[in-house]
Amino acid sequence: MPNPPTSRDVARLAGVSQATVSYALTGRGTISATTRERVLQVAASIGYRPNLAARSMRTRRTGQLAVVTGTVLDHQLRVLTGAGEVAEAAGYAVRTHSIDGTVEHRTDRVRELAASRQYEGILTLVPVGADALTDRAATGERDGGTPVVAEATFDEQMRSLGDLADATAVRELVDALAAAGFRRFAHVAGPAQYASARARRDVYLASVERLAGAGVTSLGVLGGEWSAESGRLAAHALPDDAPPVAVIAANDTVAAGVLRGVGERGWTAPGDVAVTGWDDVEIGAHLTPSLTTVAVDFTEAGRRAMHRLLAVLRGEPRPTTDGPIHRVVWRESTGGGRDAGQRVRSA
Amino acid sequence: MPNPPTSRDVARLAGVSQATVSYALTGRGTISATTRERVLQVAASIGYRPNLAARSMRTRRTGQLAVVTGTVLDHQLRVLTGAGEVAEAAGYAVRTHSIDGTVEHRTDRVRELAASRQYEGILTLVPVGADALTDRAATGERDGGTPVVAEATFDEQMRSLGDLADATAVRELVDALAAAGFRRFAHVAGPAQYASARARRDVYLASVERLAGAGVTSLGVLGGEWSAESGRLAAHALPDDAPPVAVIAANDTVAAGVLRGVGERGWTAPGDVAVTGWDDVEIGAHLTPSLTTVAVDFTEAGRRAMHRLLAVLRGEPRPTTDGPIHRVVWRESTGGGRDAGQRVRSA
DNA sequence: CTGAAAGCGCTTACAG
DNA sequence: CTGAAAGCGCTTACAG
Repeated sequence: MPNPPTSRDVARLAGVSQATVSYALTGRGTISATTRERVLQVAASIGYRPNLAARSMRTRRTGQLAVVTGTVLDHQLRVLTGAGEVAEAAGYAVRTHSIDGTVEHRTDRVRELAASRQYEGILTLVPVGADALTDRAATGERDGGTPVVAEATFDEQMRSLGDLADATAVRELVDALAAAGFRRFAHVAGPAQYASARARRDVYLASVERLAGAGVTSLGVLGGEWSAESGRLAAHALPDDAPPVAVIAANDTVAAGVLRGVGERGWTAPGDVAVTGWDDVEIGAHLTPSLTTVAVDFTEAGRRAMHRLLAVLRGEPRPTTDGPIHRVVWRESTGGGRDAGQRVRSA
Repeated sequence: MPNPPTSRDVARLAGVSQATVSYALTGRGTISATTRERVLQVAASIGYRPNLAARSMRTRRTGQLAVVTGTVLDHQLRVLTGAGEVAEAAGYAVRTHSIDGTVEHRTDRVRELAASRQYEGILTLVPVGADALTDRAATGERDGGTPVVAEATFDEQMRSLGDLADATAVRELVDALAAAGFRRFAHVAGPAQYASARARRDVYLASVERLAGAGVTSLGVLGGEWSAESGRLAAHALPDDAPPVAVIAANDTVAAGVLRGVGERGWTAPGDVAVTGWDDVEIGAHLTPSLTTVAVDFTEAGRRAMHRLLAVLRGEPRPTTDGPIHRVVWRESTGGGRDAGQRVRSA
């Protein structure tokens, strides 16, 4: 098998210099349209593909970005897809690194990746220590190192940042259920190291607090894991006289556990306990009762997160956000439609 | 910021030539232990990292592998993790490409990736046309192109290949349910383009056929998608006099839909309809009834698939398989334990 | 056991 | 608008 064609081969065949070939391909330099046309045609005809390693060495750019995932949350595959799509469109190659373990371990590993000089930027979908991030300055300013941006995190004012940490839908859930007659609420939270989990808890607490005047109270924040078992145990931890109560679960898996626990206690859902989830996993729509949840456009979240990393790389300010990627989906576990609780309570 | 140190800097500081530095780092060449020690120490002290692009250009190897994923099956994130782990240990960098759409489109895209000369090998987790694969020769022989290996596929004798296409657990499900008294079975299949779906269907049909003498019959193969709705519709498509019937669903999501449909028809599970899933998604254990399923070690499947690709790259024969990565988990949807159906039928 | 030298395939000032 | 030439940072025969 002969060696793959090089730009030198293209140059020879097109009767031009290697520099001209480079100009034709990269769009840099000044070159006549006819010459470019000819070069491109010759390149295509012999199946020329630029050697990326050679280009990288010369330009002193790796053209590589890293995305850090874990194995805990399956939806990260879709976030990764969105991020990869945007990176590719911007001319970057994306490598994935799966990192699990403690926050400390993850933080160390991300630091190593940043120190490897192998990447021009790093996007992490798993929580790491804030000091490993370079995304904190909203201005997009950079020190010398490899920029590290987290999909979900908090800024200096402790406002949640990143679309997956947008928990405003929790307020919509609480408000609607309160309007439907619920006065007692509980929250089954996710792990506090996740910005998204903290944001949902914070918005839950704020929403309930805001309705205190209307007689709304919280039975507390339970759970602390992304697991169904955590939800089941939370249901068992509710006081006997809790019903009627509305339980806001951190995600669908937790909510499924709550539903199971509710059944085990001899309660009915949504009659005694209304339950909401988050993520809109497909099975949720086919549970009995079907699960009210918050649908999330994970792919779009990945796209936006990558746009934020690219903005840092270019020294541009953080892109303005494009509207919510969340949508509340009302189903049977809260009594059906948006006016759900109403029907439930009067039943 | 000064430029990152090069092997030339290391050489100068260690008082040796650049060649010696290279020998010390790569382990190639002949070099005294003391010299190697000194070079390594100097390299570490100044934080030297070899420029991978330069190395790649010189060795004419990209050191890159591609893994092709889709967005349809979330568990691919774990397969990807296992594959990446093994690739990294073998000194390769892994890039992920997410490809959805029709089989034809996916096949074309994989062909493009193979033609890009950017990768030394490609592992696809999504189904592509068999003619895009180079894995068909069990001998590991190669033509000149970039090897493309599929996680799940069929060999020349149409035997399923790849651990996720191992459907032998279906026979265990059918046998146990038959032993427990079930005589009527149905299968809700996944998309036929997936080797795993075809394998489960084939083993289902063979298992039922094998028990025909014992009066076991199949009410047919329904469905054809990895969706809960497909399962729900399949439940509705069963004849009114189907119960008692055991339904083998292609995966847990489909099974959840079957359970929902069974409820909608006024049947009970497992009393009227026993249901099994596949994948052991976390929610399954918390459904009511909790779902009997097949637990799959997806990360291990990824490791093994990557080992197969590496074997092709090295011209070695396909690695011998290391035992099953599947395990049947009996739960309430079949009546509980392995003797489940028995208790169900006598109830 | 070690060093001097060539060259992988690009891009980019620079000169014309 | 185009070409000749240098050089990015490695590895690898080859010579000693």
